[in-house]
Amino acid sequence: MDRAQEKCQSPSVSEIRRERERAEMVARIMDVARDMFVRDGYEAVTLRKIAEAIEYSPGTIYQYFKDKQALFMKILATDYVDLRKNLSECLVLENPVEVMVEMARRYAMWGITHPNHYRLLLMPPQAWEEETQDLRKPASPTPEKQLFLMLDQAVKVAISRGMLKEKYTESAPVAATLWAGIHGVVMLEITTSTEEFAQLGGQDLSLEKRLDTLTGVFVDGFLKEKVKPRRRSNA
Amino acid sequence: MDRAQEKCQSPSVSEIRRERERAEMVARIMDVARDMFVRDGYEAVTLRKIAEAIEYSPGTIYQYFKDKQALFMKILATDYVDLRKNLSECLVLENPVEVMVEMARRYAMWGITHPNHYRLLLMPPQAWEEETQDLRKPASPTPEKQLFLMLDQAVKVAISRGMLKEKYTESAPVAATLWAGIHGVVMLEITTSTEEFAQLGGQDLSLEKRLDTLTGVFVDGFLKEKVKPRRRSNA
DNA sequence: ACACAGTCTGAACGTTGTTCAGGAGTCGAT
DNA sequence: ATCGACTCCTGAACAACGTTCAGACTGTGT
Repeated sequence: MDRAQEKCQSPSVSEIRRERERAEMVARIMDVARDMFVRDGYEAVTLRKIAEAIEYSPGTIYQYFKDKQALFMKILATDYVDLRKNLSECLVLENPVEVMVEMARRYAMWGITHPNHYRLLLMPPQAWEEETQDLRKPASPTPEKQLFLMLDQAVKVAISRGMLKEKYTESAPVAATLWAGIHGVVMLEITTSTEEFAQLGGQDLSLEKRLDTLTGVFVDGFLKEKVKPRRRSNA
Repeated sequence: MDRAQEKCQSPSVSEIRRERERAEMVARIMDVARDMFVRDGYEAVTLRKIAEAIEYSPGTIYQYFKDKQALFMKILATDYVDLRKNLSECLVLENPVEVMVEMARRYAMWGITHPNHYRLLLMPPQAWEEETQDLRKPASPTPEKQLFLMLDQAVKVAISRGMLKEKYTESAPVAATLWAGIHGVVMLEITTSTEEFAQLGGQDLSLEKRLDTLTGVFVDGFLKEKVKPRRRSNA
């Protein structure tokens, strides 16, 4: 259903203009909708409200997106590219431990600044299972899995350098545990009103503290004693 | 709005019968609805379907529950009592480490066998925030927080016995980290189709493996070296 | 000038949660 | 036995949702 080269001819002047206007319209809808989704969450955002915000009739949106879910998934996919790029920058660090710590920090920050995106990326309403896969499969594995594979890669490096305790010979369980830990911290930060825990008798339960504790215990738990103090270039 | 002692008289025979029938009706609705919620999830369950299942008209349900959300929260609260009781049994164990490990195991099992309950208990649609609190506040802290306090209690015991590394002087961050880790494992098990990870080159990524890895790294990371091997009665 | 393709509208459909006037039955008192 | 009061239940209705579609409108290419 490509709009461009449907009839095997070079596009005329006005054709490329329409194409551009179409892209602008798509961008406009996505921008407006993104703000609403991030602020109010998926269910609270109405197609009629979006239509009102862009000053068009509800039906118009369906000319640019299959349905509400497709619109949201498109926004999700776009923003997810940022996260992936953001995280992949960590891979240049020499020390795989630093890679993991920095990735955890960035991942957590992204999740907390995009709570509704995070929510729906990692916790889609279970009715979506099939359709989200349609949207995910083509773009290689799966968003979550890509993150997992990044972590897995760092863990593999750490194993090959003999930094992990001997009992950890497989990378996948270690990576899965790291991911679950970060995921749990982010989820709890997003879902539970944090001030609930503040009244724990003056103990520090800030997000930073919890992330530090998590990464600390992972470092202590997975790494050999000797490599625990931070070292720069290890190659 | 209590039905019973509204008029300050001793209830007559037929009044207590109606009271009982009312309770039976409530139980019947909850039983039917619970099955549907557990199987299909919150959004997929329709009040009209529930009404059809109990062979009444949709409006009838509103005589027993304020609305759909109240019905679900009531079911949630009921089932949550089971979890709490289940977990509190762990507190009788002598060794606080065993307490934490066993609690983690039971918690994870409950979450995985009640995925939709778990989902909505710890990840309510954000529009609920206010109303869920209305339903939670009266029953002392909060469901999640109660679990957290159980963990915190075990951690406090461990600290007082000098089992944790010296740097962990506060119980709350440790308990929060433990909880986040378990929560993450459960979440990922519930939300991501597990078989996605199975193709990791024959590595074991079963739920048991991930739970073992998690508890293992927590034991290694939080505990002093000397107390790591399992000991029975430590008192 | 004409036909055609793309764009937008506004009404409509089917579902959803929820409300409400009213019918039907039951209980206690007269 | 009869009457009022009370509770229960129904079925239609309402508003709002996502979604569809026939048709008006606009501009382009011939």
